[in-house]
Amino acid sequence: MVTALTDETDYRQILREAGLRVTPQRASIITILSEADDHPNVEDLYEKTRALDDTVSVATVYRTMSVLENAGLVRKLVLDDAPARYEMMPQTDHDHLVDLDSGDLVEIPGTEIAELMSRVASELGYEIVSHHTVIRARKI
Amino acid sequence: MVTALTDETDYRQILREAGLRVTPQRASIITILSEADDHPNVEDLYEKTRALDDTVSVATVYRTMSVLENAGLVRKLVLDDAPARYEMMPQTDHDHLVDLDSGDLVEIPGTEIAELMSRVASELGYEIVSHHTVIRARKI
DNA sequence: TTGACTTTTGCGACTTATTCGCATTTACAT
DNA sequence: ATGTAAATGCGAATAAGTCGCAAAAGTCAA
Repeated sequence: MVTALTDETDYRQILREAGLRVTPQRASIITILSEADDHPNVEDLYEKTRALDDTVSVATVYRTMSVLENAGLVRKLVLDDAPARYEMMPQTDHDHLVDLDSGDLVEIPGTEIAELMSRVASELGYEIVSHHTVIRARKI
Repeated sequence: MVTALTDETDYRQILREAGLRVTPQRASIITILSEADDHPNVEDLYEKTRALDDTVSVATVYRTMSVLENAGLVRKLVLDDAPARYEMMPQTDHDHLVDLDSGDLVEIPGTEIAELMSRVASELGYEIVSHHTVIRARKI
């Protein structure tokens, strides 16, 4: 992974700038989440991280997700009927679609949705903090 | 409420057509939800319905919401950090914005969002079952 | 380097929204 | 009227996520 070093430096700096500490647990969890190509939930993260670093506890995974979300490093996906799932904050913005038959979470590329949200919110006099879109759909 | 009778007939018919029974509990809960101008959660619904009909239990409110959601009569709004809230399926489609300062749930009028969702989903070969958009925002 | 200070951690207990099992009741088709 | 499957109330159970606390460990200044 060529970008690993850069990413790593990034998150370390971002944490420090936010007055947060860079702990081995946070490092391990971020490594695992960065390498994940699905959208793991806390249980997934906990198990995978454990294999790499058996000092992490579930509570820390929860706390870390919350910390990283506030720091803007991680995005939380709140589903209807399943535990929350997470992804590293994407460079290329996208939204999500749940395939109801397979349960897969499919990424919707493009910024159109986000742009529309911003426009619509500003028409109401609001400034978006985050927007959360989940489409539940079936293959045609 | 002039439309009450019509609405009432509607939901009775819809329930029956779906092979579901019209029970007094369901009737009471639907009445309360129809009259609500906010987006009540189960606890709200339970308390208000109780005042009208003390035979309903919390479990029934939960079950009724689920039944009505499946029947397409009710929409469930899944928030991040609070119990789910409900509204009668709106004629005029809209989405929702959470005012982070007041906690209010603001309706976003218009069908633009829904239309974009449909388009985007069909570009990926999907047909939307439901879409769920929540914008978290602050007043400018 | 060493402390001092404060954050973070693991652990297990706790909370809270929601679901479930079961015995009883009830809507509705016949 | 009656049979039958669906719905109900109740309380117990589940599951995701949070919290309190004492111990451990980053960070910063000297």
